[in-house]
Amino acid sequence: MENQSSRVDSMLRKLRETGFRITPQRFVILRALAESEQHPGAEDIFDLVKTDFPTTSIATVYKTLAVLKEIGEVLELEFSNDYNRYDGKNPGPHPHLICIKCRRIVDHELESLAEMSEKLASESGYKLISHRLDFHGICPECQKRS
Amino acid sequence: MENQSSRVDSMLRKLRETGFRITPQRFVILRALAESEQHPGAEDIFDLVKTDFPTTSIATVYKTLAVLKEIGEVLELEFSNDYNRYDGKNPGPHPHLICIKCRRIVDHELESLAEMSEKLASESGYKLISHRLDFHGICPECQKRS
DNA sequence: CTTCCTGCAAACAATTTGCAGACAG
DNA sequence: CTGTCTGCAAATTGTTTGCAGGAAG
Repeated sequence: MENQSSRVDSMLRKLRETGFRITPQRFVILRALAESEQHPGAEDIFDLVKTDFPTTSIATVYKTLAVLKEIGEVLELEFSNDYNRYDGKNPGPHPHLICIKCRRIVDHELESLAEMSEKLASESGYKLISHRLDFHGICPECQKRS
Repeated sequence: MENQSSRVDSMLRKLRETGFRITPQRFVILRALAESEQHPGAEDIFDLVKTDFPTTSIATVYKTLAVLKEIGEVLELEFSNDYNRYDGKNPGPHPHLICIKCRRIVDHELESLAEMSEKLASESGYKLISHRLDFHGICPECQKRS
C-alpha cells in the first residue's frame, strides 16, 4: 500500500492520463481520500473538503467520486441502509470488517481469496471481474462498552 | 437446503414461535420467496403475489420482508444502486455470483469460508456475526451474447 | 375483544441530474 | 477559445412511516 502523498500523486497521474481535468475541488477531494483512514462517506468528505476549499459543493464531491471510481482509484462500498463509504487508500477489492454498533470499517487482507476466486471462476463459467467481502460483527471497543 | 414446502413450513413455524400472526398476505409472500430461484426484489415479489392475493400492497411486502429478516428466515442482499434482492431459500450467509450485465444472482457454496471467518475473528478481536461475499462478473450466457 | 396487521399516501434520504455560468488547458 | 467542470436546486427512486380501518387469535 502506498503512503498518502504517493496516493495523491497516482490519482493525479491517472486523472491526467484518462483526460480528466485537475481542478482545485478535485485536488482537495482526492487529498481527503488519500488521508482518511476511516472509509468516509460523501458527506464526511464534503466536511473535510470545506475547510480547504469552502465553496466546494456536495454535487461535485459525488461527481468526483464517480470519476475516481470509473478510473479505479477509489473503492466504493455500497450500503442501501446507510450512506456509501469510500476507500481511497486501497482501491482494489479486499475484505472489510464492519462494526454493526459504531459503523467503523477496517481493512483486512486475506491471501486465500485470489485462489478462491480463480477456482470459482472455472467452476461456474463466470468471467469474474471483482468481488466484495464484508464481515459484520462487533469491534473490540464496542464489546468493552456494552 | 430444504425443498419449497418445507421452507414454507419452517417460515410459518418460526413466525408462530416468535409471536407474529399468519395473514393471507404473509402466506403468499413467503410462498413466493420459497418458490423463487431468482433472488427477487420487493417489486418482483409484489408482482408474484398479486396473482394469488391481488389486494396485497407493496408496503405489506416490505413489512413482511422486514419481519422475515428479523427472524432470520430471509437473507437480504442490499444494493445502493439497484433494488435489494432477497434469498428465502437459503437465509444463511453464503457467496453469490452476480452478473453485471443481466443482474442475475446465483448461489455458490464455499466450504473454506467458515474457517476463514474464525481465523479472522481471533486475529482481529471482532465478534463476528455474519458476512457477505459477492463475486461480480459476467455469466456464461452474457459472455456468449456479447 | 384486543392487539397486531394492512393499504394508502405522504415522507424520507442519499444520490443524481439539468442547466447556466466559470475556468482548466 | 473550447469543452469540461462547478454549484445550485429540483428530481429521482427504493424504501419507510403514520394513520385509520380490518382481521387474527
